[in-house]
Amino acid sequence: MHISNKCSIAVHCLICIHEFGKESRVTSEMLAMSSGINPVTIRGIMSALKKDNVISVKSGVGGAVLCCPTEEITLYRICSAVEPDFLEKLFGIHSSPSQLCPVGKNISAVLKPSYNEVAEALTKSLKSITMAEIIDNYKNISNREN
Amino acid sequence: MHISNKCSIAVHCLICIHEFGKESRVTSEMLAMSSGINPVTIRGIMSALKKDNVISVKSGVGGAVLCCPTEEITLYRICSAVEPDFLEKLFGIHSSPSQLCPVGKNISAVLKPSYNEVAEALTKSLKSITMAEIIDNYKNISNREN
DNA sequence: TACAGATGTAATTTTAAATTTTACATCAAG
DNA sequence: CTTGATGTAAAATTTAAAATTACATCTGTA
Repeated sequence: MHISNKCSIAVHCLICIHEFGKESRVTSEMLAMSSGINPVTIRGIMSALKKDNVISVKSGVGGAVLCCPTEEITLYRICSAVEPDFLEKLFGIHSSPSQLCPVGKNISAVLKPSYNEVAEALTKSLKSITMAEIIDNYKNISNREN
Repeated sequence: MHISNKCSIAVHCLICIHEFGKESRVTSEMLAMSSGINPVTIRGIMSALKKDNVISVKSGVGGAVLCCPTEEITLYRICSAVEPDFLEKLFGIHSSPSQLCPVGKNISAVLKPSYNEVAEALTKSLKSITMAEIIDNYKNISNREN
């Protein structure tokens, strides 16, 4: 089980936008440099965050800014935006069990309620962590270097 | 993010072993038929469960039996057995951020504490679900058909 | 108004990870 | 000592994620 890089990349972008967005225009090209991810993937992620009203991007001239308070941007919101079905994909289920075996026939139905319980716990935890905390964390860590 | 099929396959095998293990010898060949997964993968999973003392397998003649109470077999234990580093892999982090950018340089350290919090919540939830419940669930669902 | 630098997105190619397949050594009951 | 099983390594295949390529569109400015 693993959540794709997209969530981490999105957080990376949001920190950059928060930290550098006031002085300079934060473009997908710049975010690509900073993250080591190609600009098209960055734009896909930005596009998803835009649809969820987390950021807004000036079309034409470019540059992204946050459009809601960092306290309201949870990890859950970010994951949902960039990978809408991440909870369904959390646990893989083998796709072709034997329909002749009573276990094979029912395995998916048997697993789902338990997996849903876990998904709910995960959701709750992801909702409890906000960009406000993460940015605080970033500031502490990066200040320590000076 | 997603947990690989292995956990689901392991649960499938454990249900079969619990339900059919007393009357017949549950072999990897039979589990492969029931799950639709090839016998080598099954044997790999069985091997992992054996190392964790969840099951024991008669070598030579074959056949697996549970060797601990179903209440003590949690989803956490199963996941850890079949995929020891599943918690570290839960969230992917992009691997080559720019070391020249203050965000890039620190992103991994910034993300880790938050991701660990989530991993702990997940762990707790996975520990709360046991094979005893899942087998109950299986019995309810499969009886409904008759 | 045309250009320059940017976003938005589709389609294809590449890469990386997970599974399957193949192969073979080993074990134990009959 | 043969048969049916496990245990495991190595190679091949499949699948999913990311990168690349390509191009339409937008907007401030020369």
